[in-house]
Amino acid sequence: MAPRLRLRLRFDDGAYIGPGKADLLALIAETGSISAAAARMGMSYKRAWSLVEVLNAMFAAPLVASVRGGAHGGGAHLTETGKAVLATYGAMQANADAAAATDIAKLLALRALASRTCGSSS
Amino acid sequence: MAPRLRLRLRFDDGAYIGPGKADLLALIAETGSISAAAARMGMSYKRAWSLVEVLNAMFAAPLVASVRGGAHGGGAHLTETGKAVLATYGAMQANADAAAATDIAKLLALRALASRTCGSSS
DNA sequence: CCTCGTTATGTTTGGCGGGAAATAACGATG
DNA sequence: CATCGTTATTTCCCGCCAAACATAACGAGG
Repeated sequence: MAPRLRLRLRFDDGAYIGPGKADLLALIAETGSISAAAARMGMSYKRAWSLVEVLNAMFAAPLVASVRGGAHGGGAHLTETGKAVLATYGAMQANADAAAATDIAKLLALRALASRTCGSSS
Repeated sequence: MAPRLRLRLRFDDGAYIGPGKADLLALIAETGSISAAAARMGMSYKRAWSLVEVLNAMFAAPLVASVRGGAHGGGAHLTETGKAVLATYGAMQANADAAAATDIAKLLALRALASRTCGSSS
């Protein structure tokens, strides 16, 4: 099942990183291109680029390094910082999801009662 | 410091519960009124009410029971299901936050380097 | 030097979510 | 039966985000 717990980490200055930016980072790492990653996520290039701009500005060093022009027009790849952020975000998500599993199950149960509406009243 | 990790739990049908709805539930429980809770959160009554409507529809039973008219005009309170959802969400948040603490610290460190301009690479 | 694909950036437009305000329903209480 | 404060619901309007479109810069390589 798709990852159901979505995490957004908010920093004290209002900047935040969430699933959208994390997925974008992962796709940039995979495709080596901002435009290709944007296409994969079904978003416009401009939006993807603006997210990259924000990401690059909110950490100590840029997360994405891009090259303009050249053999195939250019490309983009993750810096060491970018890889570290992506990996850490993934780990955080996994850890949080595991820790919340029982509570998620409880909430799911509170919801599931609805589907049972057949015949048996409470 | 304010809780920095925000959780949004997405169900398979697209419905979700996040910090906003959870806070609203808590304030309704505390104030006994939708309008008072809305005022506390700095949102319009209409928005609060629509959130309550969504919350009531997305679980097996309504989370908020409201009374119209009467001595003081009416009011609202959490049902047993509502209390359970609120408590479980709070527990989930606490558990997830604890589990993610070390990763959060890592990300914070990746950000803080900006202030420290420290040269030592990994 | 021309092509090509990508990054980088500006401008415009449209949709839609939310806010504000107005209104109705409601029911204990005096 | 008038009052009162809250819930419930509609309508209108505006601001903002983002999509769409347009364009420039860039640089390896044929």
